[in-house]
Amino acid sequence: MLGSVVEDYLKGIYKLQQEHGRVPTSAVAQRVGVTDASATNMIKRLAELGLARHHPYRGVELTEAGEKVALEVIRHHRLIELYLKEALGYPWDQVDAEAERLEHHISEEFEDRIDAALGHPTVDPHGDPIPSKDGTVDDEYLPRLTDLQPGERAVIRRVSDRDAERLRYLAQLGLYPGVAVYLRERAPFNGPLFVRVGDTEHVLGHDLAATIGVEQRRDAEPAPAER
Amino acid sequence: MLGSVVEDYLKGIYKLQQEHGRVPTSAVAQRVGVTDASATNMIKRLAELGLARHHPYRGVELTEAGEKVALEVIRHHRLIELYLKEALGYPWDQVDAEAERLEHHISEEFEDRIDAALGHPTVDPHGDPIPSKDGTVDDEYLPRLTDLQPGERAVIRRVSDRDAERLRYLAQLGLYPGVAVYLRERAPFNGPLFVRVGDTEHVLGHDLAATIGVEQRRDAEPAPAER
DNA sequence: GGCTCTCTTTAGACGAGACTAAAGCTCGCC
DNA sequence: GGCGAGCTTTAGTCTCGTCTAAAGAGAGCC
Ligand SMILES: [Mn+2]
Ligand SMILES: [Mn+2]
Ligand SMILES: [Mn+2]
Ligand SMILES: [Mn+2]
Repeated sequence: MLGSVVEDYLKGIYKLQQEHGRVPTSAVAQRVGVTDASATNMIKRLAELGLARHHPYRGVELTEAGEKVALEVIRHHRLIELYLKEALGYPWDQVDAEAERLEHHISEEFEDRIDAALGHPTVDPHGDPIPSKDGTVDDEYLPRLTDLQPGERAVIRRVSDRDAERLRYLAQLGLYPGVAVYLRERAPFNGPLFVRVGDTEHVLGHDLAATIGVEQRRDAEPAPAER
Repeated sequence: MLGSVVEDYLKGIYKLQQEHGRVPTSAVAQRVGVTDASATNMIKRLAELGLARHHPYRGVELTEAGEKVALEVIRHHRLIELYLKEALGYPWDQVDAEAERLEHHISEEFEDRIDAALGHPTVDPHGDPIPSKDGTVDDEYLPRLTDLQPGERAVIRRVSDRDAERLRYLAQLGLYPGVAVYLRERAPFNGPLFVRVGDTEHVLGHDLAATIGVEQRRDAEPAPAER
């Protein structure tokens, strides 16, 4: 068994390298919430364990083995998040903190049972894909709300779960995965977006809108809300 | 926050002192699964934290503060055990191992939600009482199956959860809390007991029967006359 | 080609917990 | 009342993961 600290490093490195390939030490440190020296230290340990390759002075990348562990942890995390919401009624801005700890301490048995209880789900409450048990994820890039043109319709597919405050705000506005939206207008120079949800219109700042992944709806009639 | 190791020591000491008052170092060590030296070490640390009183060469006892923590952990443990069984369908011989880890990593929020989902239960799957949130337990001594006389009836109230193997055996025999039993006969000199459950009769070794807590039923129909 | 700023790594230390080996108490037994 | 057996405690190490301070690499700029 690998210790929850190691698991969190692997998860952090995995997510960072999804976006930018090889990951600088300082990025790992920042992600995990630790000094650069501590990150260097752990990176060397991961390399010794065969979980990462360390390229001194130019970052880390996970090995196959490291990625596999990272995906297992992410699977745990997202299954737990969904379970907390669906089975225990957690609000979606609280599931991440709880899952962050539990992900390291559940058994395969527990994983399998909540997976079954949820009907073998494929996405978590924020729309993040749940890796399969054999370690594959379908994590393709989604267009953002900011990629839409005025007059276009879309369905929200994914929101960032990095900030509970923001999740609470989005929930208040009714902006969850599965919800159909219509972009009425957008101000120029990365200004705010005017977005309709049902029959109310919200004004969203550009940065916030850029964190919302959507699936475009080209058909004219209003897309049926999926939830 | 106290670290799961400290919590397990406190829980262990609490259970030992329930039975025998002040607890010898070696008993703590054995319970926690650690050498005597390690136990001494931790006991001193607990004393410094104000959680225990160390009487060198003559054992430990918990302070009020230590007992409070122990009871919180035990509450977590037993709620989790029951939740695993009731909500996720775990067999009762597997709940202890899972709860042993999770008990240290759930939030108060989680505790409250599973408590509510279970309808504020008072006993766990093995019949052990669940401490209340304010730190009180109703843990009175129950007579054992071995305290019954031939011809007496009783209801099983509690079994020991220390051994998964034994739990599996008891489950196979249908001997759970809540089940009514009838002691037909017992062999002398701590010999086996002949116990009826429903309309089948089982032969139980004395040691096994001594781990089963029962509530006597005096109101039942008079024992078959034996003259 | 060299300087300098920034990022990264090394060095040294610390706390939590564990272990082994050795020394120190207790207590029962003679 | 003294001895030895068996607990218990001390002493010294180890691993994991963290930190601060100092030293080392790299890359852009002159
Ligand atoms: Mn985590
Ligand atoms: Mn998520
Ligand atoms: Mn435990
Ligand atoms: Mn139990």
